[in-house]
Amino acid sequence: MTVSRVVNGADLVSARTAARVRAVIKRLGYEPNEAARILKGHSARTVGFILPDLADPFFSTCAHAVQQAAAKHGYMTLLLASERDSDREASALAMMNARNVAGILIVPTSQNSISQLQQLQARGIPVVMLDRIFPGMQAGEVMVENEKGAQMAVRHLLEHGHRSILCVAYDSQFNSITQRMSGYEKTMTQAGLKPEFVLVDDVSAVSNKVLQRLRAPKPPSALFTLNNVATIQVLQALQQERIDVPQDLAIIGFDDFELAALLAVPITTVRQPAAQLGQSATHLLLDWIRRPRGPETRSLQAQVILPTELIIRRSCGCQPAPRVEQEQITGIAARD
Amino acid sequence: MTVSRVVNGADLVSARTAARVRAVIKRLGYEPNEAARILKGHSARTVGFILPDLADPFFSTCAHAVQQAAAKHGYMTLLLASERDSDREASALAMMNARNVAGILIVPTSQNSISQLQQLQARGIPVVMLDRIFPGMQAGEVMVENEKGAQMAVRHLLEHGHRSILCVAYDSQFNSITQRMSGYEKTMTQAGLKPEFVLVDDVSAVSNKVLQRLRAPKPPSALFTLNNVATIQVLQALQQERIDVPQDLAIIGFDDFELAALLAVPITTVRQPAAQLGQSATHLLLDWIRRPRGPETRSLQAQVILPTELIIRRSCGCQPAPRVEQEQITGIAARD
DNA sequence: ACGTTTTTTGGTATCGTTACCATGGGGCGG
DNA sequence: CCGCCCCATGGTAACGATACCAAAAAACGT
Repeated sequence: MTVSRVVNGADLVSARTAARVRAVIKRLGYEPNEAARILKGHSARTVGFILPDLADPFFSTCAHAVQQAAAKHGYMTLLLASERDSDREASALAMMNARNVAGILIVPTSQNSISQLQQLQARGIPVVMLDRIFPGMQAGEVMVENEKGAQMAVRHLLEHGHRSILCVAYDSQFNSITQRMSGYEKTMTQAGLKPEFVLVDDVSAVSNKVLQRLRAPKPPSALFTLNNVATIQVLQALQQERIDVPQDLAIIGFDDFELAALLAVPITTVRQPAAQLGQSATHLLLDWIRRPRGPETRSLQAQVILPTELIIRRSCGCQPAPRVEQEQITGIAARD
Repeated sequence: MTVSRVVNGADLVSARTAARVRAVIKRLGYEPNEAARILKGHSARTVGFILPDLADPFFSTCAHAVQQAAAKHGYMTLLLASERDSDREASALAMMNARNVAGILIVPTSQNSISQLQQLQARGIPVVMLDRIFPGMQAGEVMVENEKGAQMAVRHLLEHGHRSILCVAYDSQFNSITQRMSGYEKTMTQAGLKPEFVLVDDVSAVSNKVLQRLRAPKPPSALFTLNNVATIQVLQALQQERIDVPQDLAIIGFDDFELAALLAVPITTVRQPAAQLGQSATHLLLDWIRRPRGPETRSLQAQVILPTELIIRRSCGCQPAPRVEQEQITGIAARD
């Protein structure tokens, strides 16, 4: 009992005893058993993070930020990838449930998870959704300014004189993507132009569909790709077809990626603050966890929207500004 | 008790009772409490994975593979980044210890962790080291053919007629790097040439040191960079200095990265099988976990060495072969 | 039908931590 | 110097799953 008191903030223990206990703890290398602690009714000092894909730099950057932010408050992160699969997402949630996580961060993949998430919420486990949200779920939300970002990109292309801009998306069922689509559509319509989409759900179809469209009559003079998967797919196809960027075809991509500046044609992109996204979401979640259960829970800040930024390089047709030329790339593994 | 039996394989339960129990389980949405299970003495069906950096594509690909392999056998993965920091690594190990993980996979960062790892091993928790190993630790090891990979790279440069090749490394304290260095050194010496190194421990110093050397008398005609951090740092510096690759300077990098083929100059690299590394390590660990404790544990396969591959693109001075030109890039997020 | 074996089922204690309560010792005022 | 109160400390029970054992039920042979 006394040991327990010492371990979790020695308030009612004499300084002498506390010191003695601490010495023994050190000598024996004692580490409190998390399982017993959880069993006793407390939730684990662990937050769960479910994301679609660990290999995607956008998500892995988020994960990185989540882990750092959580660690700073003494929490571990239980990281699970759903692999964009509904069943895997379900089992990830079940596992986190069984492990009594204190809260859940999720970049959702499937609508099917809503009921599971709501069950968890009902048991007092807070949920924060990142990057994408499911309408109808009462949960924390951290998003980026998708619509505004798309607007910036399209406006930039319009300023370059482009009149037919094709919009390309992979994974178009998510609201993050539909927001970007809407930003594109509105801006085009406002300019009196006709929006045109290429939407696919299978990665491998992106480049074929785009090339098909380019060979058809009245090909577009510019492309706006809505995520980096699409951007990279398209770039590769264009390189193979020896279509010159930006002379023959201008491109702006949504979601910046490291190395975008070092490519054969440095790519102009809408940058999303991935790290900040993870950080904000974690803080939101931890706030929620710490808050005592109560009806005033509603009053908590439940939605965060982060700004996007247009990073102008060359694929849009701009001449490189000196600033851009010297852009700092810190190296893939060198964020520390 | 009967419920417990039904949940973990109903062997001694009558079919009728088992069915009845299962029905109730389903109706109540019962999920066995992992904490209690662990507390009772069983280890969690969870493996820990400690890596230096989640944002590095090499490691995140490993993590991806580890998670998939572990999930296939019903294990969760507790992922923690040490951020190349000794203290963080120590606390990561402590946390995993407290959470009774069934086994630990680690890309070690600090020698200080040896004692902690040995404590865990003494308690019957198997440890597998990936990519780097600490000599003197009796643990599973999964490595790649660093020396042979370096040899291939250097030989290739020699075949192109290069006689002064500079070797550049970041993070040179690890045996994976020293093996590459040794492969470079041996091959150079065998060819009757003098090896020359630029070694730094701080990322930001890489490009400066290399540029310094290039401006000095008798500059090298080729670079061999020992990891992708170094490769990308150097490429950026060369671009700024308008040094032409491969005319003015040839480059081969160790550790391939997605987009290497799409860069201004497609980079020739030694590819490491990152996914296979994670997979092999996980299988090794799970084999060990499943094995009943006993003296014949020694007989287990304890070391795996995976082959590397030279991916020839253009930065070495080769003309692009047709095959290379059509190299498939499946997209950053499209590994599923 | 009865005793015996075999199968199925439930009771009890335990893991390590902590909430709650009880005890003991020390300090203080009367 | 005695009694009271308060603070420090330790005892006990409980969280939920399960190993072990006991009991009950079923199956079997004679």
